[in-house]
Amino acid sequence: MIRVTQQGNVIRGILEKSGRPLSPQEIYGMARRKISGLGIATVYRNLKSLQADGLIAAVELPGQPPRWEVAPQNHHHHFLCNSCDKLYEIPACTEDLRQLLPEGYILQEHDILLRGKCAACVAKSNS
Amino acid sequence: MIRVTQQGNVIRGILEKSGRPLSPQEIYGMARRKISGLGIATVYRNLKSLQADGLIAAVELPGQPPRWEVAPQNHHHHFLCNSCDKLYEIPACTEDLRQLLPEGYILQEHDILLRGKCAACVAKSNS
DNA sequence: GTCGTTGCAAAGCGTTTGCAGCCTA
DNA sequence: TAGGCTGCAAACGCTTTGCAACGAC
Repeated sequence: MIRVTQQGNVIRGILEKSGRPLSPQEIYGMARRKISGLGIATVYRNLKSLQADGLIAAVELPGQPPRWEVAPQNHHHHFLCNSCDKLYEIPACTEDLRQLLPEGYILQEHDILLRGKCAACVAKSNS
Repeated sequence: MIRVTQQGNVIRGILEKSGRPLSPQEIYGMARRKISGLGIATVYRNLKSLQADGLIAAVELPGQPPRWEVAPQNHHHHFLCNSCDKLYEIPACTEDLRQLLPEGYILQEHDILLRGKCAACVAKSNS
């Protein structure tokens, strides 16, 4: 039987309120403000069990620890800002990936990560 | 001054002869057959210095340690086989990524990773 | 002989696990 | 009260670093 705990509620709440995927460290920092004695292991354990329940999903990034988002409704990709290192959701996808494949290969999934400067950082550097 | 060593030559040779990006462990295993006392730290150090010289490049994969390939001539992407876990080069790219961006965002780079079954594994499962 | 490179072992870093105590149901 | 959950500390896997010995020049 799964129990409702303060720690679990806070961690889930942080992910639901954040509009973008968060790293375990970001979540840990935010959750610590509400539960002072919180351990990092509890964050990881809660993330794993929320994932097992299908409530959240890991966003794996090349060369970085994964970030976590509430379970997505639609197929989408992500944009990583080179300036502020924040990750944003891109609710669109491109169609013509299958034509890139060599003969005989079967395409099952694909990851797309766009990188650049987010609107907030563009605005900052123009000011 | 950079010195020519047996270890460096073997590691570079392995990457040049392999037609696909290799993980440090794969490289270590192959190199150990030629230099029995080789240490894993030497593999990492050589990969880093070959990268600094621009001779090889790291291929960062989501949720996995990076693999290494000889420095690419052209922009390209990769295909990861879900069956044999080998990574292949895809010498093509799709054009219409910029249109996926929200307003105000600037696109600088992009990563695309295709996943599925490579031709060799498709052939194997049909036999 | 100099000093860049090596192998080993120890240290890092992010993540996971063992365990006794806590707290939800 | 039972047993899932927590915090702590130790363990983990991959990678990096310190250091004395080695070997290319």
